[in-house]
Amino acid sequence: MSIYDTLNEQQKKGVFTTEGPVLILAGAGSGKTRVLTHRIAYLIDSKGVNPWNILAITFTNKAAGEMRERVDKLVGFGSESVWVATFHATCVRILRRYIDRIGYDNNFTIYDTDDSKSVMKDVCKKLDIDTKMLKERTILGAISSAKDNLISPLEYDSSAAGDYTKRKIAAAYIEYQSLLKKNNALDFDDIIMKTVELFKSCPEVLESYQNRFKYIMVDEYQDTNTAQFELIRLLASKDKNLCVVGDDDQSIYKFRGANIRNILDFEMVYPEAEVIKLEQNYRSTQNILDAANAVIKNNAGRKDKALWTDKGAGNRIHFRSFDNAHEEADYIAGDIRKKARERISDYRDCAVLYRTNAQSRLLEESFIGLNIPYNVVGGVNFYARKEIKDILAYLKTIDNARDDLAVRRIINVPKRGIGAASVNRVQAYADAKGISFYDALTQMYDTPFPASSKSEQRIKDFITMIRSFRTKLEFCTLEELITDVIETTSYVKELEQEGDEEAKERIQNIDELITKLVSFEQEREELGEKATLSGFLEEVALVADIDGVSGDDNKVLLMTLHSAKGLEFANVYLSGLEDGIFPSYMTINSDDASAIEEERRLAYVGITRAQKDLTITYAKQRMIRGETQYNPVSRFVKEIPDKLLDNTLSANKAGSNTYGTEPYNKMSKDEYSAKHAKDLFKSKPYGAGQGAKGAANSWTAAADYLESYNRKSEREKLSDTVFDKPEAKSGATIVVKKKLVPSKKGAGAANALEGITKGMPAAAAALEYKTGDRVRHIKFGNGTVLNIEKETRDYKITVDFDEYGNKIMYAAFAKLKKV
DNA sequence: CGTACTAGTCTTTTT
DNA sequence: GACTAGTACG
Repeated sequence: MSIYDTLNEQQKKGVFTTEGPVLILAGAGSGKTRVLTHRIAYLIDSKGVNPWNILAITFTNKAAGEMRERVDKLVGFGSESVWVATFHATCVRILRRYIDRIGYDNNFTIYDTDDSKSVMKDVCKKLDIDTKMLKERTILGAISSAKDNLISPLEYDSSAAGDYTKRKIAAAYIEYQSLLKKNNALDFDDIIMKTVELFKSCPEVLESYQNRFKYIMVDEYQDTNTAQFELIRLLASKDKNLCVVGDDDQSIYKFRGANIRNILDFEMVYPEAEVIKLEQNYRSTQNILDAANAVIKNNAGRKDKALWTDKGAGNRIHFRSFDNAHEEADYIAGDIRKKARERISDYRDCAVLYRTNAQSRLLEESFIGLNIPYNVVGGVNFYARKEIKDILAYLKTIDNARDDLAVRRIINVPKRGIGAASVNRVQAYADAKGISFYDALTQMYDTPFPASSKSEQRIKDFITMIRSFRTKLEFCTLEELITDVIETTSYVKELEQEGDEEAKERIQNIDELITKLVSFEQEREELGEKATLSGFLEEVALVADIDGVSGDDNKVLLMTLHSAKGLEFANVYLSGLEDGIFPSYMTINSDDASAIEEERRLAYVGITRAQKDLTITYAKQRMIRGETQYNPVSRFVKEIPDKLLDNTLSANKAGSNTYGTEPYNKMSKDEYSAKHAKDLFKSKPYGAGQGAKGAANSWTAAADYLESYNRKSEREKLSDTVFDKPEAKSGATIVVKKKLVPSKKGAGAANALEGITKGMPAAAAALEYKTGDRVRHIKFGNGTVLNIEKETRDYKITVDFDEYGNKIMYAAFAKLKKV
């Protein structure tokens, strides 16, 4: 009995085909990680390959960690020498050793998206680029995709001739890159691109890695971009023992530069490649797979394959539709609680997936309401929080004096009276002399002479402080250093004085950062290495949201469909399946027909996350960015045959023609939404529970629609009716007025109006609670209403919260719920 | 120099 | 609705 006996024939082929290029097309849930880990074991145990000669590359730290763990179990001795890491971590390791050969310092810092944006701001200012016409994001996006495609600033510039915008971007790219270099910093894309550059300009470095990595494996190959492809191609070009694993149907990162051709054309690049298909799925029931297959088959130009399972048909897919997103969220939370109470599933076996991060909020409210433990993956990255970035900027300043961005970030944080004027003076000096900000600071102020002014003294103090931290770095542990930084700067002390909930949260985050630093230090010590500050900063720069997710806690997971790739759950809820949300407006209206195919692959990924039960939900009405939208059922739901659903479209109210089940094409968001708003108002007045602003926005949408179709008289009627109503002093009307008057939008949809005017006074007049009632707030929990005060725009509510004490808040924003 | 308020933007997805 | 950058004012 060997460890390979449990593999199926195709999987065995993948494991035993060790020489030459191999393409493993692995459908969802077909055991690709098993194949990769067993392959590594086989190379070491049976082929006598030195673990040192094996490289396995993944996209996320989480995937790398899991692979490492499984390899350790299978291999035993020597497995720690196998190089298992993400693309970015691999490249950073190489660059730390050799980047000085292409003109950077080996202790370079890594800039995150925020950092890149501040640099770009400086660039735009310097080059006089009007950021109203050409946004920083747009420029950064263009630069990022240039780097993904290995296009240098100069190459970009020479291809830009004649195109005004492109030339501006080219100039920005050149300046941006030279600023990064001056700061001794790399952005995310540079990490890959500079490694390729290094390999191309230093053949001896490339050769040393080619000799080391005799066997290379790449996971999630469908997500590689051109730069990553080139990196792998270079590394593998000597022995060509390259095994790539992927699924073209799960390619969902085009926006990040992933090139699906890398996997589709693998056999053209490597004609001798062995192609192995894994089509048996070990994860899901046949009904779920049939649904997934039915959806994905609508895509053209994919590698032909079909998933199958020897599991039974299983339950049909649950399809539910709701009047609004609140009801949708309540249903999902309720259903999960039911499963947990009846001991059908633990919380940890449930995941709710959605298209955009913003959709998590309503779900969270419902989960809090029912006391269900949950975790949201993603959203605001821990390391992107202000307080964390501040502390890290101190550490970066101590570690790498050339990082201007970090120094400028903290020179006056916490406030120490060094203002914009001083900063600008120093920056001007630095620019004139072509030196770093910190060097300018020391040259100007680090003199033996006593300070001639208060502000000068403050700067002198700052320099002394940084210098003492640097000394400390040499003698103390990292833990002592970070505690010293926090103490000396009084960072936490200031937060304590603020004392509010937000400040408490920030302090907790800082504590968590210290914990992370301490455990980093311990880990390194256990490995017998010295924990360096640069090492910590580097690890921190390369973490992804999904990395911190573990199945240890018994909690429901909420995340985007993108984050869910690679995971599986007994119960999966796909929420917000509406044309306009998923697929998104952007892709529906895109000129590029392949955009919708990428969304469909995302749907395929979502469906195939489910092992046992898949629930798909749809809400007729949903608030997006403070704007109410009405969308039809997602076209992807319609691609699933009725017989696989427990609640078919035609039998479902949501699917009836009243709300327009036809997917729409090339229609503006407002136009579309207004059309459906009208339908909805016709059948049902605007609900009293809806916020005033929601009503107003729906009205605006309806009005916009009518305006665009020149239905002037209807619009005027709408407007007149609103202001004729004596009770129209409600918050809603005020909001409508505000929107209406400046934009001179006159009149509108009679149908829509009827519903709105009925609903609006109700919305503002009828608070569902009164003084003395118990209410619940999403953040502060339960409390008692002490006082309600009517103001012109809204109600001012005083609540005594059980845990947080007295708070005064406005009804429209607090969204208190009676309990 | 620091603060408080306002206007504008955002969101499709992220290593 | 949330956040941020920019501005006017003390």
